[in-house]
Amino acid sequence: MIAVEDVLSALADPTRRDLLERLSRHGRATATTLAAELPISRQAVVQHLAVLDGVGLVAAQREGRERRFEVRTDPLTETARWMESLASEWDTRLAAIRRIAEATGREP
Amino acid sequence: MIAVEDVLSALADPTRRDLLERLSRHGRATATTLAAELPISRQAVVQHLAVLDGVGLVAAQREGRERRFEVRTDPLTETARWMESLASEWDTRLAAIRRIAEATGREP
DNA sequence: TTTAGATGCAAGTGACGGCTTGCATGTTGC
DNA sequence: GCAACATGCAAGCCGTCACTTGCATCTAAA
Repeated sequence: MIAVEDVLSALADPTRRDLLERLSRHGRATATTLAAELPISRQAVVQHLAVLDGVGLVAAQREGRERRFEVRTDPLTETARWMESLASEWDTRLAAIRRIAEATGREP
Repeated sequence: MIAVEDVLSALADPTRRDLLERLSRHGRATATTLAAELPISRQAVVQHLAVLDGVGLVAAQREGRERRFEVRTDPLTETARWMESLASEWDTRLAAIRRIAEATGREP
């Protein structure tokens, strides 16, 4: 199961979104390769990838002496669904409250 | 227009999600009221509400000496759609890359 | 007008997050 | 084995963020 809350904070960082975007283009890439096309150090990229891996947004696989990452979209769609259900839930709640307010008379 | 990126960081904070949840139940509430049922100060709540207001997740209206907030779901659904389109975009990209890889021969 | 309740404004503290640097460890190919 | 390249590990710097506290301001109602 994916922790939707953690996906949100993982996506909140612009550099991590950039990394995901680049990964989606490359298909698969190493931290070193990604760092080469960014203004930050390799270690910074490694740490970001660790966060993304932690929430399942990327997956790594060893290939000889290198470690390749690729994007996983499942957490994205799952989080999107979570947000939609939240929105509809709140909408129905608000509708109910407004209905009661009109029946009772305006709020003080 | 809503800045989807900012909605993400606004939602990344647990306390802000809690506030939204409570607001969706109350319908409308003041910062003081919300602070009363939370373990943090009123000012902390005010600052969180300011962030949420900044991204359109809540809206405020004056009523005499108090200021009532209510939830707005538009940024939520919009962000959800954004995430879904991202996911499908990445999926098609990855599919294309895999197709090419199989046609060309496995990657080195 | 007076006073209590609800906000608004500001400066300050503490912790966490993003980045860096330096060095150790593996792995490939000559 | 050895040199070169890709990682892994760890400590430290620094800014931002969540939260607090103290005080000024404003509004409602007696």
